[in-house]
Amino acid sequence: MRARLTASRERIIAAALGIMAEHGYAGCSVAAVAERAGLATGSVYRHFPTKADLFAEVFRTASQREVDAVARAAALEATAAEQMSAVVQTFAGRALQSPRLAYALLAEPVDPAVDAQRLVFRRAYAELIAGHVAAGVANGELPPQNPDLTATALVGALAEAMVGPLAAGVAGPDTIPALIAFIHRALGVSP
Amino acid sequence: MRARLTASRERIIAAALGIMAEHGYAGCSVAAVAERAGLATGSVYRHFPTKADLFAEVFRTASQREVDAVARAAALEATAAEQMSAVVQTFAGRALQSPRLAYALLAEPVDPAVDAQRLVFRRAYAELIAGHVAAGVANGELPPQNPDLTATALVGALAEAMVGPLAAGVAGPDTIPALIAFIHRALGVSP
DNA sequence: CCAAGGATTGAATGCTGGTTCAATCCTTGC
DNA sequence: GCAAGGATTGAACCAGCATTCAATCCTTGG
Repeated sequence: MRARLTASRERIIAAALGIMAEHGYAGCSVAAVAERAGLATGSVYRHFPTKADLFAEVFRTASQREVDAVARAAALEATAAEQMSAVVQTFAGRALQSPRLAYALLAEPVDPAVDAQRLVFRRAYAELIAGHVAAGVANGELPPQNPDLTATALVGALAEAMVGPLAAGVAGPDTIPALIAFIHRALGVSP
Repeated sequence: MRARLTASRERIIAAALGIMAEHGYAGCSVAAVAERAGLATGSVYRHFPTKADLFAEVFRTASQREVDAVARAAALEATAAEQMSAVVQTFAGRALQSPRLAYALLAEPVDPAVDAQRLVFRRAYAELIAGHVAAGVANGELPPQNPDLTATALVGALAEAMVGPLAAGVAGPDTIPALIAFIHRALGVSP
């Protein structure tokens, strides 16, 4: 029974994620999520007090997965320059793999309560990047700078640069290398 | 009569802008806009077919004003580095002057049809910046790069870096200089 | 096998806020 | 001064969708 409960909860989240990946947040009525999860509309409310709470958790889960993937990729590299290359490759590569989902997570209009979750998500990226930048500055690989501001600006640059390609569904083959070059310059990586 | 008509239209737009500057897009019900403009709710629909159309125009007007101000400031400068300093100073300065409005124009959740207008707005900034970057590359001040990608990424960086300060209502005194330094590095301005 | 307590159902409810429209009021050209 | 045509009004309407809840169905401990 306990197991069935948790399973339902998982199924709801998975269903919501699936619909987001196919039709965006716009397609995520509570009824649609319930149907895909295989239960009645009202049952969703046994697991989540409101729709916003449900999607806050959906965003949290999906975002954490992304941040983790990026963090893991960056951790394999030694220099700040390589770490940031890995961040861009992973972030952009995964986004282009599931463009609809990436758009929903990054930029699609959503309930303000869910939007707040998005700030947390971006903040997590910024902190991850800030850590690598701070280390690079500390060991002299990068010039002195405010790691937090640099990281915040880079997150914005990354997100903005992806919105066009995500809307179009594909990126030109040189988008990612060009973005890496931009970011290396912005960090002050010596050429 | 014709004059009265145009005047009403202007008053509606001004009222919408005023409410946005005070309470954000969230506070902009059609009824509230009509009341502040001094006419009945229904009369708004003599001037705009839908609320989304009204706000698309409001966004267009306000955004154009911002882009023009930035363009004017940049045009006074000679080098790409100085032009970009002027862009940041003007953009950030104006945003911090009317933080609520800036937040609404940049980031607040809005109707998708209005959101589309936002893309146009960001595109306008990107094109403005891309022009200066391309000129800088052409005359050797800046290293070779894709001016459009650089410009898009810079717009994202600028916007993201402003969201925190806008939410807080103020920016630390070194935010703008630090942002200028970041952007100079990103462009490859030689130190 | 049975009753109690909780889970599930899905149609009905309710709210919010954009949109409409019949009645009324002005303006204008004659 | 007056009729016609358009502007204005604002209360009523409506759609969409989150949320609720009384009825029903399972699970489970005895």
